[in-house]
Amino acid sequence: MSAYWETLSHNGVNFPEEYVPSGLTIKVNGAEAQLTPLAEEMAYHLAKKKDTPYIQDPVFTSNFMKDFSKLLPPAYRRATYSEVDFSRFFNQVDQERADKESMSKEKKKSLAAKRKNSREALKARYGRATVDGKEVEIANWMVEPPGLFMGRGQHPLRGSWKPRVTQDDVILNLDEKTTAPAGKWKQVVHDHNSMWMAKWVDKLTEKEKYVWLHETSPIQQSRNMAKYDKAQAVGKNLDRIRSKIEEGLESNDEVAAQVATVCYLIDRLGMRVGDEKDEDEADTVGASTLRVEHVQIDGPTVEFKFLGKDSVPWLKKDTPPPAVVRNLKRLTSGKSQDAEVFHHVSSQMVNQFLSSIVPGLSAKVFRTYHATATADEVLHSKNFSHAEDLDKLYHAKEANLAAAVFCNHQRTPPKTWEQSLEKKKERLELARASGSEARAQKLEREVDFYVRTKNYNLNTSMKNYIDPRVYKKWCDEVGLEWAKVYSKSLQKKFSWVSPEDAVSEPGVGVSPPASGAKHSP
DNA sequence: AATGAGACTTGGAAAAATGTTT
DNA sequence: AAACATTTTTCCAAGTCTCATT
Repeated sequence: MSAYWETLSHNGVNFPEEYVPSGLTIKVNGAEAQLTPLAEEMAYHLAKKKDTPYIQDPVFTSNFMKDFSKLLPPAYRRATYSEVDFSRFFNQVDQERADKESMSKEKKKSLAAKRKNSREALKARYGRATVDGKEVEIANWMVEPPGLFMGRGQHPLRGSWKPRVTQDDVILNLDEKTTAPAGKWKQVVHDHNSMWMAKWVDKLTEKEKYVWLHETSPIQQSRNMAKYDKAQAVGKNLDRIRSKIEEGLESNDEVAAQVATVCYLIDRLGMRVGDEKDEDEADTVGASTLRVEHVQIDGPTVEFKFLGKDSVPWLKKDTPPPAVVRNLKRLTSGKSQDAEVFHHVSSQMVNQFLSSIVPGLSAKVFRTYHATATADEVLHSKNFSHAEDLDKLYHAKEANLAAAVFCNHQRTPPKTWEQSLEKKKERLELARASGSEARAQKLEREVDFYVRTKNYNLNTSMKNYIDPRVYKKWCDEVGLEWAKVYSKSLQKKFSWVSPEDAVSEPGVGVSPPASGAKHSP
């Protein structure tokens, strides 16, 4: 492994402010109980969730109580959630909301400005690093504050207290010549082979948390470009890759056959590979970790139904080649519902197989390649030489939607979705009634798109999957500013594509990346 | 060679910012 | 200019994948 940087200096990380106790108390079975500052902080965080579904979730509240009750006077340490009266905290939160609500416009504005100012001041100190003599932004320079763990889906730890990170939890990464900022750090390292600025271990989940450079930094820029180059290599080699997979499907070697079947699902259905997960995480799966209960074979068609990353429902029907159906039948019959279909396969084996075909190829590259190819295909499915910008823009969104659907980037629609649709329909009817044909057509398309994107999240595909060069090329072809397609932050993220089009911000983020991804030592 | 810790990328929800309608 | 709707950004959880270690 070679170095990412020669010199690296920064001012460490910014820690969130201490909680200021207000002396609020609770009642346990009707009796007053005093709280330690930490217990009060926890109760306050719980109260902040008072009007959300989380607080209705018994696992959430019982996990909360597990951590909270430890801090109560001995007599109350066995208290359950329903025995505790948090109403003073709930009232406090309601009061704060009401105060905020009734604030004058001016007051709100001045408070917002003040927040922004102090944030800017902190950012000036902690938000940038000097890498190889060049100043670059740091992405997440604020340390995560303590709070209730908000795991997705049925995460076993949801509602648990995520403790505060202190300076002596944090390891800094700096060059040898830089003096570490004052105070006692857990450790200061000079790891040129790592991109992180700082890290610590989350005390609740025991997972490593990292502080990274901003996407505009040369290191991230060149890695981002390399990612899409790798995806292009899939396209160039797709026939060869697929014939290797087909060959594997027929193999008498059980391991090879299973690996190949997993690769079919990754390539053709866009599944993630699915690493093994711990007991104390949400139960989600990917291709290699599918269980019998997730696969339904009906003649030549197979239905896959499971919870994927972030507990997002994943549902696809497919009519695979006979070899795949045969393998799936063999691997699901005679097993219990909760048995793994591909009991011989690990994600490492899948990646080892893939990289034996194309060096550096791994499972996730298929999603990048196919999302990009899908968007590209939709973009070029129609001629836009004489269209309006708005038409072009919608077409760009269509391409994005197709990629998001392929990747199964689903969202929970906003609470106001239905009523918003009604309003749109009303406006459409109004336009029709008044005979304004052009406006009616516009609104019709708006309604149609609104309905089709109801359950889809269009940000992730734009940010992580579609090669920005595809949009850049298409925009140039049809004469559309690419700034209309990408938000400011995405323009900056993708400034490696065309520095001249990027939003300019003095000093930071607009220069092209260094030619090599890493320095040679 | 297999395993798991560590490093890096991807992800939806919620907050904040911006745009539109009343 | 308030109220509401939509878009963008932030947050940090949750994946993937490599490499050091045994």
